[in-house]
Amino acid sequence: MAIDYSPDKRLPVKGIYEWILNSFPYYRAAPGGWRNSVRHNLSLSKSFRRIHRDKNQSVGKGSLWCVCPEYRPALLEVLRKTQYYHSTNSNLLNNPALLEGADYGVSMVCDTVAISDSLSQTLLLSSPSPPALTSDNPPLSSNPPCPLTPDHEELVNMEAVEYEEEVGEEMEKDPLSDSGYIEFHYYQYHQYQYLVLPGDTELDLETVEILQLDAEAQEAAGSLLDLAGGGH
DNA sequence: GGATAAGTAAACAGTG
DNA sequence: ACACTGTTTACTTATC
Repeated sequence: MAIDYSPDKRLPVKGIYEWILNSFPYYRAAPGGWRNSVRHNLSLSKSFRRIHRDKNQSVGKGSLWCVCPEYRPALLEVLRKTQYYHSTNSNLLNNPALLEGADYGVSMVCDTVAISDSLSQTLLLSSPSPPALTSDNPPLSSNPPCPLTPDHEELVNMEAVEYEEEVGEEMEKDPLSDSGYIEFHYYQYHQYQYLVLPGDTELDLETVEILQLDAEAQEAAGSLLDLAGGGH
């Protein structure tokens, strides 16, 4: 994923480390063994190919790594099986709607779930109660938020937020967009948790439950980090 | 229960 | 000398 998201479709090991650290906050506090695992997998897996750097390049050491085109479908299949696929901060930052949210003080959780493929819209996923809408707390939508609860009827009635065209354009740039996957972006806005997903996505109850569990897992993970005394 | 894949730890050599 | 990179082996764990 790190390599695929890079502009040149190739990254040094250090670049892969940085992408992981930016995309998966867990690893910021994790022991360093995962770096060894990254290098181990790059060397061992036939899916990755080492590109020797030009001798004229004096910046950094080591080689660049790319994904072998012939193994790319297999890698995407792995993602498909896992049902989970986390995206980069840059992807979120490139999202105009999320940038708009950032202007309102949105703090992004930066987690995504891939399920299907299509255009995008924004849905409200989790809210203990509707936010107070003030001049410095503008609504992202005139539609009332839909709480993420075990009550499936409420979830089926989730309303779309105006969001479609800009995000659809971004999705075409997604290097994994041809994989049959799209990204679900979570981000935090006050006490709400928002979700960006394809416009014509139909969420079945099983998917909704998975998303709810994912949201709860994030909250639980955050609580554990708080207990451990670390910020997240 | 066995085969396989994935994850992790460790050692070691090469390089900047 | 040191840190980083890349390779390899061994072991554990998870999945099929």
